[in-house]
Amino acid sequence: MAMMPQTEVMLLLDRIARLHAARRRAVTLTDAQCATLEYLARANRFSRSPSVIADYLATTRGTASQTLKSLAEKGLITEEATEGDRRQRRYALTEGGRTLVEGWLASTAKAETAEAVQAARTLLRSLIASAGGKSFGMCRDCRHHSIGPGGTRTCGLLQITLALEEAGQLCHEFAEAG
Amino acid sequence: MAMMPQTEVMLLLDRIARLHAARRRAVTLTDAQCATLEYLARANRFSRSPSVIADYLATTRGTASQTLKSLAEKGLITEEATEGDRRQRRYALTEGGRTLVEGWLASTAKAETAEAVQAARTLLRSLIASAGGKSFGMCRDCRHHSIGPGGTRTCGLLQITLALEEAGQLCHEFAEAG
DNA sequence: TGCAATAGTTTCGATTCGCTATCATATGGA
DNA sequence: TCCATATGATAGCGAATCGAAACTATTGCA
Repeated sequence: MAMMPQTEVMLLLDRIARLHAARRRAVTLTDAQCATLEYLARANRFSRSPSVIADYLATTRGTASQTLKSLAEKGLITEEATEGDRRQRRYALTEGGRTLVEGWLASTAKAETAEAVQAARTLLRSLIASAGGKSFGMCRDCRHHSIGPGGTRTCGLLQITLALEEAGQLCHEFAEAG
Repeated sequence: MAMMPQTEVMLLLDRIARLHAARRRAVTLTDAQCATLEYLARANRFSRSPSVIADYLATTRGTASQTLKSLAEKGLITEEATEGDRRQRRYALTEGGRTLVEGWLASTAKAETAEAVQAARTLLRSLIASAGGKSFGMCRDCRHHSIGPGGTRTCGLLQITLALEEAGQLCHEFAEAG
């Protein structure tokens, strides 16, 4: 009757997530809205569209669209101008939105250790592998990221030059480095 | 503009929780119902009442009550006979409920490492500390747990003898060992 | 005995959420 | 050019949740 050791982490994480959601509820925003804002604060310019957000949040495009709409009505995000594919829309935090997210994140858990980050990444990877999700890693850890002469960062997949700050942002196209 | 390192784990966990919830949604049960079943599978006999469950799930008694009601209607849990305080009600998994949970847990993440467990516990502890939740540790790790002559396990707080299997169950009264 | 406090349930209205389907627009290949 | 496909937006449905309140039963204290 002893608990199977394989289940411990998921049970702990479940509780963590619920406490986290309860904390968020104390703010004016819902859990999905908070998660969306936090994602937008970290994602690069190629990964801030409704479809990608839906992937990240493990929901549908319809729901993601609604969440974005509500955030836009609150003045926390805006639609950015985009080049290229004119079907796509890209959202970004407004000044107010960014201030809110930064303040919010600053007040969350402080128990950040290298081991904790590593453990969380490992878990996420295994869950993604069995659930078929996308990994959303950072450019600097991606297979397609390379640093040329003069320190120029480029994405080999999209064939573009990356700004320095973009190297630490999340990307929809992330691929594990070989 | 670089992300503050303190936030990495919470963001990872947020995504893990969402993927987890999406997986659960694929089953007939809701996220809250799954979490309740999993909790009941691990909690000791003093910790399976609506109020305690509400604490664990970071929700209200009303919602917990509804969740339990729906699970009972599905035949997955039943109300146990209790001694002592007659206001309290205690629930337990039925055979079908236990089978379901065991099967479910067996199919969840396998990436269970000692570091991951430790990291999750650390995180949970810090979140609880700042959110005012309860820790729900296992009897064997509790301040009130002691092993007497002959290997008899006792809870010093409730003044009772514990069955061997109870030492690994979650308790509402858990207190960090000094 | 009387009364405040607690455990649990139930109800209500409001909100959120997820899913599905439908529509408009835009893309890209045949 | 024609058509399948993809991105988004939107509406409708059902379910779940929350918060608050009202209510019952029980406990425990004065």
